[in-house]
Amino acid sequence: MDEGERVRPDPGDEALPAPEGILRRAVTLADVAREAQVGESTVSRVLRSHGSFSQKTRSQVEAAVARLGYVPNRIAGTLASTGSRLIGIVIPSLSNIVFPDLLRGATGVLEADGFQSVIGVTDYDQDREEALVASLLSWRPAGLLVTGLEHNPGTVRSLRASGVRVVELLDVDEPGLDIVVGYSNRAAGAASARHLVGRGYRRIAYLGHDLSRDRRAAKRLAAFREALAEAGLPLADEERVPAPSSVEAGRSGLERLLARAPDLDAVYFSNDDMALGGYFHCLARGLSVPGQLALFGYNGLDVGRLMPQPLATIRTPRVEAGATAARLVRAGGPPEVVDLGFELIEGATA
Amino acid sequence: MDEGERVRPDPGDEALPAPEGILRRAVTLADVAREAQVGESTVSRVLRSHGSFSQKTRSQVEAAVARLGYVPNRIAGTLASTGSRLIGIVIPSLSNIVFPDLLRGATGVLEADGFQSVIGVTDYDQDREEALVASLLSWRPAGLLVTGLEHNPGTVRSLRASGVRVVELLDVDEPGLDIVVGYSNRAAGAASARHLVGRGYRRIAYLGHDLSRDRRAAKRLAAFREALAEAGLPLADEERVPAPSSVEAGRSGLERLLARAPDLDAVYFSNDDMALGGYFHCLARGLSVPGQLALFGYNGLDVGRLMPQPLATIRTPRVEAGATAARLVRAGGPPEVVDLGFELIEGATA
DNA sequence: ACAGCGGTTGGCAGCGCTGCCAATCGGGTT
DNA sequence: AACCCGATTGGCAGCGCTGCCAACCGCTGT
Repeated sequence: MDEGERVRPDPGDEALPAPEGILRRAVTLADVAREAQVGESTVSRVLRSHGSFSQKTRSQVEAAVARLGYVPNRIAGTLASTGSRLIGIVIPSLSNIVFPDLLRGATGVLEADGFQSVIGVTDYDQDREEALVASLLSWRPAGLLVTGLEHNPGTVRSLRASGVRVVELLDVDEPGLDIVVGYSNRAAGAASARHLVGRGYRRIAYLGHDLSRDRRAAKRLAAFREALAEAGLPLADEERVPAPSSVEAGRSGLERLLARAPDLDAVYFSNDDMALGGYFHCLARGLSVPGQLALFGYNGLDVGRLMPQPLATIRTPRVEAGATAARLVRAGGPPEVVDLGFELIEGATA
Repeated sequence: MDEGERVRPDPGDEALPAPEGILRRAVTLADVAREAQVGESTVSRVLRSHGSFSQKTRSQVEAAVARLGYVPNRIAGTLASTGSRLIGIVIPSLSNIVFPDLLRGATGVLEADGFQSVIGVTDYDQDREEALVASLLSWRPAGLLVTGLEHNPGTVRSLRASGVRVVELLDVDEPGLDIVVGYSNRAAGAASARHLVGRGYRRIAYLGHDLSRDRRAAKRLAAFREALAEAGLPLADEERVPAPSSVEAGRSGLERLLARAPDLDAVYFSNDDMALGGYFHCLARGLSVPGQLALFGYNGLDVGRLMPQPLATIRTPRVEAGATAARLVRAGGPPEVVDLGFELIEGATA
């Protein structure tokens, strides 16, 4: 299919659509009404397929629209009506594939329903989040998707005061403001610990990234530690790379961790990116996995499934969470918590 | 205080911050003006720090804003003024980290300047792109960032007619509509071929994804093939996975390719994800890299740099491209082409 | 005392579209 | 023939904010 034809170098511009003056007034609904010989409200009704009008009117209007190249102005439409067909989405980062996945799930549903997504990236900074939320609210969105359950008091205040529907994502371990869609990070951390313990590992360490900003990772670790304690085990060691999670941090972090504690038998990583880095370190050093060292991640990224030995991890339904949130944010129901659960993938690294 | 004010279905609750009723009328600029005992235009001026006003007025207004919890309505503001502080961004996918990287570069710059990004995902479908562009234009954005140089005639028409600034991204191999920011995919493909040839590889195959949709990957391959031809070499073999690029496709694709042509000495992948999958296949099969098989990718993802043997690839400045585009889309200059170039990373797999 | 001035301020007409309401149209009824 | 009813249609008042312009204020200079 080579439909992808190019229509570029177009020196001779179109005949009808007015001389290329950037100053020319944009075509408005009134222009279309005049051209189609009908009233403005009729044009509006036809374009939105709302209310009643004859088939004849419809064609007149459509012809006029095509002739003038009319593009509705949703800014004006939104101001005049109520709902805005805009959904604000606030995520902490775009570097970790988890959030693009979330976006993917959400935009898929939203675009299908004629909604547009306005995004904001907080960089895991709650003050930035507060500013972004305020900024997004000024567009009077039909709803807002935000990541996590922890927010500044100011953020909560604006969210509450705005009256817009809010969906908080990827965590269900605390009470939410309105709708909550995600899975339990605490349960995931605990399940990971029990799995490792069940497999017989005893000297288990943690390798994570900057948890002061990533509260969900912090919850996983807390629950992981508690579950180990229940099994009578301590967390053998702990290494935190003071940076966002990355393959790099996982690789260099594991090197440091092992230099300090060579007798570990398993490492729990803050997520799959980190774990992949750790796996690469093992490969590079010739450490057998899981014989000499077992690895356990979090998120269930595709890449983990395809490593020579599939990564032991927990698959989180991120895309589904985005899609579910997109669906619920426009629903009229009462506040609710949707726990999508997660799946422990045994893999071959632990 | 009923000085001939607006008549609205306001159930008589004029208490200050109003009881948490979702139905209560939103606070408007007029409310702030009344509260601050000044005119509406004065409030507007203060809030935008535009025009002149006394320090005393400023504090009165700020106090009123805080007291009422006023959130400006940018929909109304945009309609009344001209520019919209919204930038539309159209990308083909969110599954390939390349596009989140692009978004990251763009949103970083835009948010710092008080702009908001509205995104659309085409899923590599030019009809969807056309619909998205039309939809985004209806928000009267201050500018549009789109990926690639190939568009439907209809897309080009709306873009032209809209008069908004457009930046086309990630490719500079064809003429653009307005501003173009990216790098030459053709040059990258050719450089990759010359590198492999220079290293002495002779039986070089290609392993790619669905090129009918990804025109940039198709250009790289075309140039790669031409460069091989210049060196008097044919493309030894070619495998196309009829799906989007992924680690999975790279791994399974390489398996098929090698089953068919076991005597290859190098494989050029459509990108790093594919190459990583290929690398995993080699590891799993115990094939020595690059001894038995050399691998070459495209994009220069972090993960490639951290593999036990760094991946030979081409690093593309994606984040910079997004940032540059975000900067230029609001500039008033003439159309231009910004070629950010790329960097060949020798790595250790080829 | 009066015109002149820069700094402030308020009034108000839109921006382009939608929602409401009244007017009109075309038959079908009695 | 008078009347009724649902389907269509147009007019127009806003939606909340900005831009323009006239008005005002307190001083200066003459």
